[in-house]
Amino acid sequence: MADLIKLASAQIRELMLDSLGRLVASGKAPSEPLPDFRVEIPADKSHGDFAANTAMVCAKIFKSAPRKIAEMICEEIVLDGTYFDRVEIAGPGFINFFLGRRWFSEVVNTVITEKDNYGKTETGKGKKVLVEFVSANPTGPMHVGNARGGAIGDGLAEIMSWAGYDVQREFYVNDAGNQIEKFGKSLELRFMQLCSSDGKSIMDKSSSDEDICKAVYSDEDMFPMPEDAYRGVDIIEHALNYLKENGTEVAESSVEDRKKALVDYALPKNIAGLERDLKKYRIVYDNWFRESTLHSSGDVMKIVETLTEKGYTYEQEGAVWFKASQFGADKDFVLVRSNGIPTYVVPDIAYHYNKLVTRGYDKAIDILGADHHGYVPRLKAALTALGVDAAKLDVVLMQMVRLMRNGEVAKLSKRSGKAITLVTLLDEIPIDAARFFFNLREANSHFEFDLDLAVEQSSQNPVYYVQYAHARICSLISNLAEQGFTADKFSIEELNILDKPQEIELIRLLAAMPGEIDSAAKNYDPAKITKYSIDLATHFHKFYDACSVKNAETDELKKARLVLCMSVRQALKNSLGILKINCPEKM
RNA sequence: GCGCCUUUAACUCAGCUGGAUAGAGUAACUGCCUUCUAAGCAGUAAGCCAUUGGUUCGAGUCCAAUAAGGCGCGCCA
Repeated sequence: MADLIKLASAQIRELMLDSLGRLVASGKAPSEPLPDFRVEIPADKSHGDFAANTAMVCAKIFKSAPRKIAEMICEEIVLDGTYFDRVEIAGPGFINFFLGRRWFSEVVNTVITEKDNYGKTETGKGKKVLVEFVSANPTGPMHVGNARGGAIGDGLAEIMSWAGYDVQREFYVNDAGNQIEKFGKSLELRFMQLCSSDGKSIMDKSSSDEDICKAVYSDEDMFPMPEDAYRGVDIIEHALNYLKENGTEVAESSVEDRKKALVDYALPKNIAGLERDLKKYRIVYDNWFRESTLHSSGDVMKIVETLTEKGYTYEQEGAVWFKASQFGADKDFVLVRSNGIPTYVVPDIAYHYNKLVTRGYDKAIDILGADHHGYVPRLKAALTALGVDAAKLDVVLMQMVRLMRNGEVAKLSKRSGKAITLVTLLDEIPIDAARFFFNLREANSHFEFDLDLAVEQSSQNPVYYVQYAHARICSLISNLAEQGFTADKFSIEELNILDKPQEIELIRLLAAMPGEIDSAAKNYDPAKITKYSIDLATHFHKFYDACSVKNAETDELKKARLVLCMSVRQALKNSLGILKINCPEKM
């Protein structure tokens, strides 16, 4: 798990502290506590591989010009035994360091030896993280927002795992509460519609189930549905299937019994459907956590009781309110309605309490749509009131996905039944493209999804660009192998021959992978990895064009370049693997 | 009215905790296949980083105000 960039910059830090120490000891520098300086990678390569701003931040204390301080420091620097072979003072007083050849060879060697583990770090070692994402209502199909959440959540979970965290993926199943009530009501209505004389005549006339559903769905006058009902075709399908399997017997029972029978029939099917569809999207959860378990265990009501015991609730107009404004939220909110039924927030509080306290996760990460942002401070306020460190809950807010068709906005409408679902989306565009595309931008940016472009499998889609780089390397390696040329064994010294700018840049980028993983994990931003893979592909293509492997001037160079190609293939495979995107060997 | 997010090239977006001359991809234009995959590469052109103040050695980056757009603010979830 070596991070050569980290190692090199740690060396610089040490060199700086040593030099400053000697300056202080010899009385050339004041013995005051030194300000913190930074070692960074300059954008312009002529400024060296690393730069330290030590001299600049010391200007005040030294009461001297940064460049003068830099000269004093540089006189004390001893580079022997480090990765560097040159130091330079430049600009306003930067101290620039230039890497020696050995570092580059070690990078390539590290990628090869660490193989499928190259890029992993130990940043999160010993920390348990729970990533909850999608958590779509089991009352209907998943929409495009869920598709984005799925790609981001799954990518993030994988990244956290690569950064050394102990990660679990979880889907919170809302199998209780008001939306299930509405689900039952809608199913019941559709069922009774089918049992009515109009429904029966449609069933007699129609040849297929699809026709029946369409006819019932489109006949708004004959089968009016209340405003708040779920109006998707899938509801009719469930009712129809129930009817076919169980007959009309339940029509004679009470409305409540009918609702229960239909929910018990349809809900497991829906949940299984979610699992199946997400699996197709290459998402497999460690745990499907059911909201209903929080109700049956009494955890939900215990939240209200505990908050009340602590004196954080009050009654108003028959409802129980939580004094959220005392804990940083914008306003108080209702926990228990005047009808005695808790609002949706209470099970959510219980759920997060369960994550952080009962199950003891160090971090709970939720991927939520940005329309939930107002709810986050409330949830955190409740956790704080319960004595839980609310900072352990991090929420990644996703801005809305805007679907574009023919240059116009195609509005999402879950209830109209006309929404583009996750499933239909994946029928239209390759899964590789979807997963890559949804991770192209950070979660917090408004996302414009051009359906026409995504549907058309054109080379404009950057995922092809990256996959193409991988396929090119594979074909190159196998071509050479056919000629009996391989590089299964090599020494680090043999790689020192790589010194073309394109080779150097490529290696620099290989070295950056562990840092990219850490950065993506820290910022909860999987888009950094897609960008990294594009960057890697770009630099490989440049190298490919400028440096022939097959026709290298010498066999030594040919071998070194082949090793470089092998390491790039590995890094590409690892970064696309994090996003669960395939690496074709031929295209 | 209050709160959150966004505003960088014609379009879609990067720019990590402030650092040296602002970066990609599309689209436009010009070149490069008798040589490892041209789904590629090289080059040209394109920007008052929304506006105005402030903080400091130094601001696209931090702070304040303004403008435009998106989203929230329910005894819905």
